[in-house]
Amino acid sequence: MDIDDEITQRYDPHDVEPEVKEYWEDADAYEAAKEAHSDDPDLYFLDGPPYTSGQMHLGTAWNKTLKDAVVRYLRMRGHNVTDRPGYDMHGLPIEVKVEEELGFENKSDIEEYGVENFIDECKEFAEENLGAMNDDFRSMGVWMDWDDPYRTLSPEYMEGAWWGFKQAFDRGLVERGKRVINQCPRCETAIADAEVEYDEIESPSIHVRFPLEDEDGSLVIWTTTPWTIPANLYVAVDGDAEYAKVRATKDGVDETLYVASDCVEDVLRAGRYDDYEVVETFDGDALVGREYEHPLADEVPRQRELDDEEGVHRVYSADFVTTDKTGLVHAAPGHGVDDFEVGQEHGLPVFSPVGPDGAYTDEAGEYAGEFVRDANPDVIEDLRASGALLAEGKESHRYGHCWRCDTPIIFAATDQWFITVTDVKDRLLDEIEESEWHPDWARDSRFRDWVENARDWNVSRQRYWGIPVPIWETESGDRICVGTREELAELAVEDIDPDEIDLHRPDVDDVVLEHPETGERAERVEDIFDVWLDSAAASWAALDYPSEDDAFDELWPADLIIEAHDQTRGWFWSQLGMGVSALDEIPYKEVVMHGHALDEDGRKMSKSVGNIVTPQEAIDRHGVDPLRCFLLSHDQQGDDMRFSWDEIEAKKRTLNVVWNTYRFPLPYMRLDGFDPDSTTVDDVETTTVDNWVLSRLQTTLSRYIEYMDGYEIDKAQRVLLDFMTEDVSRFYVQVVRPRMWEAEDSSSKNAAYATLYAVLEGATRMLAPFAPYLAERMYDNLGDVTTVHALDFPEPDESLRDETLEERMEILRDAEEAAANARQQAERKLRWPVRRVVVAADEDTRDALAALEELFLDRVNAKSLELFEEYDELIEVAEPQMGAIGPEFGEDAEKVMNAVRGEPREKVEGGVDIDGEKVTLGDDMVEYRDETPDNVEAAEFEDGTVYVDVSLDDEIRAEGYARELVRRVQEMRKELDLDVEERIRVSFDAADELLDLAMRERDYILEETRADEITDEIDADLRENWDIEGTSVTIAVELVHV
RNA sequence: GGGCCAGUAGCUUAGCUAGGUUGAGCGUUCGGCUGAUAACCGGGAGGUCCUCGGUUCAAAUCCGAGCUGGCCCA
Repeated sequence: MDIDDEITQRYDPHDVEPEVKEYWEDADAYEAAKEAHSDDPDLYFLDGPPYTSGQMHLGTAWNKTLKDAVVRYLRMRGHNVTDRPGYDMHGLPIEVKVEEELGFENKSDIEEYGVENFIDECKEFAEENLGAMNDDFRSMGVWMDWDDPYRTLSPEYMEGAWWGFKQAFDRGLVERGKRVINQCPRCETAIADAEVEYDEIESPSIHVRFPLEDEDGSLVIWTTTPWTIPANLYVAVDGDAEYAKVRATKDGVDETLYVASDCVEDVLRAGRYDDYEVVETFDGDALVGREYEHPLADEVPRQRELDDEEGVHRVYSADFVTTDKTGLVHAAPGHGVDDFEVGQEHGLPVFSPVGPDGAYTDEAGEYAGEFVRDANPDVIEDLRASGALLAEGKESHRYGHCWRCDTPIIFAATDQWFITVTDVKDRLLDEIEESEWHPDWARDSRFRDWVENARDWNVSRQRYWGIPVPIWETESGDRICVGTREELAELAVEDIDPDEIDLHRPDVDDVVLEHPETGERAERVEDIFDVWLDSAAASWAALDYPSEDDAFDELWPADLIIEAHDQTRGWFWSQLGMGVSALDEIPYKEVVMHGHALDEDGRKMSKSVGNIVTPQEAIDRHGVDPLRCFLLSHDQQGDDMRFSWDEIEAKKRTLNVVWNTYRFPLPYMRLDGFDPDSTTVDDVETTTVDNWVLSRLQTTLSRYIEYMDGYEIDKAQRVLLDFMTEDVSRFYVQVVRPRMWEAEDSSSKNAAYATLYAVLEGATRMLAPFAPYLAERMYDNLGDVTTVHALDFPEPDESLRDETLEERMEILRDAEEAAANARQQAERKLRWPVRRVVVAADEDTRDALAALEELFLDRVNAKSLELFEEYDELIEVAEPQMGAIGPEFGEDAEKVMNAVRGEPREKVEGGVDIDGEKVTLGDDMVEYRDETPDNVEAAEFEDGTVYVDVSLDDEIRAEGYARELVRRVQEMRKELDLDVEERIRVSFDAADELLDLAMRERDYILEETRADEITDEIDADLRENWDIEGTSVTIAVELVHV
């Protein structure tokens, strides 16, 4: 290798990063890194596909950065890591964007425009976004296989989804049936639970009387969705709660009402009754089985027919009932999930007189054709007219909206395709045990909770842009599920080229199959898949299975996935559901779950709040590596991250320290032609401090690996950066600096070179996963492999570790800090030597300092070190206690005080002299405290106390003045812009003894300033006046031309 | 309404699993160094460890209740 690069003054990511980027491209560095580990054991990392409807935001930037850091690390630890990125490219959100662009309002606009054209637009939109997102991720320095991402719209991928679905179908887990689903009336399709967003809205809030059949009185129900009353089929109560029969009076008229006991007062107040009386109370179970008359039977004739059916318009007990409004819940199995399930238990029909567009059907009688939410006032009016309305108001509450078009959703029972994951719930719960999660509570508390409550998965959508449901039905109701393109071609009536056919609508809609057994013609069902099913198949579809099977056979299931905590309901779940349904196995082994990026106030970033920070802004201001390191500096396991400009800035500063540490020795190494290959730490005589920093390097590496292996990226980063700043920059480099300008053949200098080289090389590897650009730039000057990312992490070298030395150095640094503190109190700067430093401490501490005495003296600039258990030169000084002295001495008290204050103990105890009289003081009149002698200052550290004796003598003055002069000459050299090598002559002129003393150190001055002589005969290139400790000194410097 | 996670200095956070004087970085202020110098280093000030209650000789840490924020669900 050559250390020959010019290093810019400061660390500027905007210089480093483009340069490295270009180098990576020229040198095919990414390919080289992969190649270097291609023979290592396989590790299947699976990238969760981001959705191609927008651009990279801070959350996805964090996600990809974390993945990248982990992948780079795993490679360097010896794994052949799969890194194919993915994109989720189908689905309603893209349809909605395209509809917006084209100015469409509903599905008929699409049909008019032509499904094929619409699909083309969607495809183009998705492709465009993919390109932009690819660029975004690249710009974050993420190394994945950007040239060949898996795309959910590719034929291979779509086939993978079909194949998975067919496995589930063959295992009897696919069902068509009525279920209550979230329906977006604008998009006219079912939407997933995951696609419902909850916002606050205001709805009517009504109390309604449901008159009992064959007896006096009414059940009182409460609802915020009056439009569901036309579909009401039963009323639910809490069987265990207490209910009351109430006689209520209003305007002189009595009536009987049934409500939960907890609710009596509220309900009666809402109904503005004048008076009431609780006639009797009973368990909810006592109400079960009572029948009532539907209050809108006149408006909805169908309700009369339904009334004849067994069990309809009756009271049931259900555990979803709470007693906070009336304790009686109006239930419409066609419009509520709970209502549906309890209805099914009791064999009730499903009545859902609402179309996909949210308009009532003919079955809704008088309401037919009206949009349900618009019908609310009519329903209320009709209830009022018939006397059923007991109270009316408004209520603000959270209500589900379509996540893309923001329309309030409705619940409706429609025919859908389901994967009946509830049939395999035990397997799902067993299989999650087979996966390891970081943090572990993500699995055991959060994910398990979700899986336990999971319902059958509605996978069908009544839309266009998606993977078509691969089911064909014959007229007699037989179903064919197609798993591959090959199979499709075999079963198709017409000739189809399996390599050519586009599996999207509308092409596939036209394919007619022939039933292999009956020979009957079969037509495809119109639905497409829920987009969550697409990504659910990723673990095999990203390997192009089933069209290719080598990779699948070797790699499946995925070893590792890394996503944010919102994926509990998303990809973590959908993959599990699909994997178990299709292959009876969880498709991933290890999960890292990270958090969300919040704004500086800890709120979520959103367009409407306007608090979004884009990764690009951050990169523009501070560079990629500082942003990456910032993103990776928070807890990566489950915790959210608050964005902070200051922190990125701080991170850049820390990286700058690393940069300076790296660039500091380079000019010297270059000058001396240092060759790290021939001069390693094994070839040189290392000193104690060299051994120490090499030991620290190994300790750091070992802790780094431990943290990285547990995906505690933040802690690994901290260990590394602490080492680089605290140990290397703040200590080792400071200690080792003088060795850099020793004579050319100095073995101590070579040892420092070899040591620093080893430290920098090791640290650069550790830095590579976090700050890939900076690490590459540094490595460029340190090593000769194409890229630092192709290297390995060696196991820590235990033979280089010396724990005792590390502990002792820790003590030395503490003591040094205390000494600096004491100096500061004594106002004696470090440039001036001190005669003596005394440390009082326990034996271990003394041993440590004794072992490192030379280094310690050098660090604190002291002539000698003395070590004691206790420092016996402290003086006990008297403090008069006026509370006792005052009463005793009266008007002489002040004299006594002055005579005592600040005197040493033995003098006071011998009696003090007051106006020529010897006075003895009682014990209560004086207290003593320890004080250091003159010229000694003390400072404590964790293991003891440091005493610094700053007494001056001529020798110390001579050295101090000499160093003061040297420093000024250095400053002048710099002003003259002299090279380190250039020789000078120098003259000093001062009135005082200063020069006489300083000249005792003449040789030192000559050496340090690179001066040939000190002389008065000088042709000065620069002459300046200085003030040194109050003395005026004139210094002149002349450059010696060779 | 339920589940999970978080709340420590002005800001970002460590410590919490295994209870024993809250530790750092940024900012601020005072100082040092001056051959890494538009760099670097040290000292000081700054904390009701979200609140209340409990367990304990002892609680930031364990337990309970509540408040605030985030995610997930109803």
